[in-house]
Amino acid sequence: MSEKKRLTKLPTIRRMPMYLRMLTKVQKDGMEHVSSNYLAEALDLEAIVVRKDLAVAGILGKPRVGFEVKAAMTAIEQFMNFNSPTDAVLVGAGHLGQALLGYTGFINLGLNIVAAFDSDADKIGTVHDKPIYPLSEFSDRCKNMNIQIGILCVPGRFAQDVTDQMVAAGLKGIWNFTPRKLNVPNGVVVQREDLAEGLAELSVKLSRMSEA
Amino acid sequence: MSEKKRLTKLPTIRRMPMYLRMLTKVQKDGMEHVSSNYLAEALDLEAIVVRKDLAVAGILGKPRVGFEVKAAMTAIEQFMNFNSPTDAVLVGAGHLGQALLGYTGFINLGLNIVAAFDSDADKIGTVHDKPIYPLSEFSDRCKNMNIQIGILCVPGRFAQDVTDQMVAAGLKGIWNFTPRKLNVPNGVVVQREDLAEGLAELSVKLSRMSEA
DNA sequence: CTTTAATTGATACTATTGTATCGATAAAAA
DNA sequence: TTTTTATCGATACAATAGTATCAATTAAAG
Repeated sequence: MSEKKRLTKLPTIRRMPMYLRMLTKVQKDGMEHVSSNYLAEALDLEAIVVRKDLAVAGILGKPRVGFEVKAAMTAIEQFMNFNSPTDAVLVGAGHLGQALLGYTGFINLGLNIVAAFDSDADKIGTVHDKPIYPLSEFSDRCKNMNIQIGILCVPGRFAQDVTDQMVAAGLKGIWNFTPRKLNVPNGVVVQREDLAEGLAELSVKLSRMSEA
Repeated sequence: MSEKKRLTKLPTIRRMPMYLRMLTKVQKDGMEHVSSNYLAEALDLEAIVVRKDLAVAGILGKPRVGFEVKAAMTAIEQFMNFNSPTDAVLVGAGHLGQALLGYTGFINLGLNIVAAFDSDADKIGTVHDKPIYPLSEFSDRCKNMNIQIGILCVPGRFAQDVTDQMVAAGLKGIWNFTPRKLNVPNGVVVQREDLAEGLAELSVKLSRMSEA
């Protein structure tokens, strides 16, 4: 409580993947420099937000030319630790789980899904080149591979049970796609992903639109 | 610009589905009243946040007993317009699309997915009791059914094209699961859903954890 | 070489969101 | 009936996030 660490604010953190994606695109298009204005336009943000966010990642622009694309990309990658991927496993190979297994973009964000687990014998095999193992092998395999992150895509009623297995297997972060609160000990981080939130937001935006 | 309408803040809106889910559970457990403290504990929030959010939805609690569960549920449903569902269609019946088609919870949040569309002939048929039509029939069917909301689950490179079709068919809201910015005319609302944001947040929380 | 225009980044400001405090209220206990 | 206690809700406060302004800088144009 004595000294307050100055942390980068969360919205900035959450925008970093956007910037990286757009910089990648811009680079593919052959641009070597890009202005905050251009990025803002392309990403539906304010230019000043872009400048401040890039400043946080340690990126300096040049007046009249903007930011060097390549330098900005590596700065973001270093700042966010996207370069040294963390190994992850996924539990629950239903449609959502398989969709996540199929995403190719995660590796660029430092996430390497090495395997999935499911309690349904029919699911055992391979999806998108990733092995799917029986859930019974979860603990042993995770410990062997020194997995850090677990992605939770099981039906809600199994959420806490699988969470407990993840904690027991030494995982430090859980990306939770179920609508349940997870009980975890100190030292384990949970990131909720609740689609209902976005839907609620869309609903009110729509009704506000028709009122106005 | 003359008078500023006082709008409910977005975080409150986004928490409403959580409350509704928890109230439903609590009701199923036979409780008739629930305190802000109980809800806060169960949802990992502060009690005062719960009280303020419920107050926004017009729910009054009683000292010493808390909030009436049934009344709170109907208040939220009315406030959020969850009672009169809006018809929606989904485009892109890949894994993610099928996962969304299978969610049973959306109807409680006022979203009724009536059909899906895909350009792949192999996908035509039925998934989770929902018909999947060829994309070529999109416009006609949407107009006939007076669809309001489109759920976009196609690969990024098709995002803008399908968006244009949605706009042309008169849809007013687009729930965008692609990582692309969509260009839409005034009067059409876009809600982005970018998993990378949550992943970025999880990453930094993890690294902060190991530093501390 | 001088002027112009585009763009950054520092500073200050505003708005939004969350938190703490505490008196008021109503149920339960004495 | 009176006292106690849990809980709400009003008010004030603090932290976070976003926005506006503008001098400083640098490339390009004149």
